[in-house]
Amino acid sequence: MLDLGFVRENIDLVKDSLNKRATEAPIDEFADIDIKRRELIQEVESLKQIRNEESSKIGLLKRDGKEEEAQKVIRKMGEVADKIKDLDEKLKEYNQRLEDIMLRIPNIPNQDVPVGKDEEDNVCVRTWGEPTEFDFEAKAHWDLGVDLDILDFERGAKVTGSRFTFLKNLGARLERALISFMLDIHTGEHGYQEIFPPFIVNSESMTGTGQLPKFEEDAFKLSGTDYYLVPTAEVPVTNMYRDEILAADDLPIYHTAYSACFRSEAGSHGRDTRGIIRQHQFNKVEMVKFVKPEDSYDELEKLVQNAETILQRLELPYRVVTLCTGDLTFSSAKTYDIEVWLPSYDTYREISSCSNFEDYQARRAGIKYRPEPNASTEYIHTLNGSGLAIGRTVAAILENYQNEDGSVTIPKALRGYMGGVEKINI
RNA sequence: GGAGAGAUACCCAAGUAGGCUGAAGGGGCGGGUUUGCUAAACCUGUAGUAGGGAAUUAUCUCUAGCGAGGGUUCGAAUCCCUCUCUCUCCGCCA
Repeated sequence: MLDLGFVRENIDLVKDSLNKRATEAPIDEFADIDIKRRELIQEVESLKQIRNEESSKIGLLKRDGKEEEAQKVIRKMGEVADKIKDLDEKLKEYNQRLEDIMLRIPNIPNQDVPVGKDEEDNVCVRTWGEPTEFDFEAKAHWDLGVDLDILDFERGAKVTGSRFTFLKNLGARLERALISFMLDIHTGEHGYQEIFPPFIVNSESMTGTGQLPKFEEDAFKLSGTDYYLVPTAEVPVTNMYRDEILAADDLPIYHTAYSACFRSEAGSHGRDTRGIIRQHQFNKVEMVKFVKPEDSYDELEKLVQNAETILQRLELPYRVVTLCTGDLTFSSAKTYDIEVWLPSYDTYREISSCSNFEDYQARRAGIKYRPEPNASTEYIHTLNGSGLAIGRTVAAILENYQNEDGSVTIPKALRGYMGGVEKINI
């Protein structure tokens, strides 16, 4: 959420940001609602001031035994009370409308985010490694997985539905190995504290990080409850500190968390229907940071490097791109995507997304810190990034490490986590 | 699921015959005095916040706020209702 006063004073800048993002928000209503709301506030608050003053007079009159005079004031105040009740109800409607508008305005992109329409306009920052080349006909991971008996799409579809898959044998083991591998590096080498979060959160948490109210259709809601399956560990982990004032000495806070992630994938019917690139349920190791505002852009660079480290250890070729304004997610001020080389797609595909939300999520979620003792509180900055999406990492390993005989070599860094297995054979 | 108890500021905690209590008292934290330093003692300041208004960058003022949301009332931390969470005991259970 943006600051109310900021939006009021910079309405053109906000509109410009919406244009650059190629998105919409009910911004035209803002000025009208904002003005009417403030008029109402003035009216009702001056009445409340009168009520407060007169009511304490009634108390004094009664204490002095001047019952008749007290009754006179009480009668008069009865009308005022009715009027207040009436205005308060109206004001409540305006407040809710204004809050809804505010919650639907996306973050302002940072100045150095390239302006662009869609992913075509993202800017490549660097590449690492070379796209893998084969001197035989390479298979896609969905064929490799079935042939190796480690992925079972048909039974996934039978037991649940499309975009659900069983992992079997060394495939299941590989999934588990990657989770441990990544968590160990982030905790052991990058200074993150490990968290195992709830996989179900309430609507307040979903609002805090920006999934609600605008993207309700992307989430799985538990029927008859206020609960949602987490679309990413970002939601529970960022909301851990919702409505809290953090000690300045405790910052920065780095958390890393494994979670399953659940996404309805509304609006992406027909995309990535084969394989495990786009599933309703997938695993992810996430990194979340809570930092002082002045440090957040340095922290973003470090965050990306932390994610890159994983790919480098796995020796998977990738590139880093800066998302342009049109491709930027709702809450983010700046995002780097890391894209891994996927031979079956003959291109790079997103495997990590690292974002600086500045104070946007912190304002929504009420996460503050006190810079100096007795100073007033300020919103902290939040960041998060995948480190990495496990399913896509499995796909990348299968495809990039495949051999001519249909076997898949296990990356060296992972063998200790695979019980020494060096190769998955048919 | 059953039976109790509770939720007050950064933390602990007092406060029910509703009325100058937005809240006693501690602790912590900030400032100060004493002191060669530390420790200690004493003095003192501590709703932070959100939203209005006036002024303007120094401030002043109002409204809200005692878990959340309703209700009663001229007036609610205090009375009534609903909900959430925490704790204790019982039952059940991975």
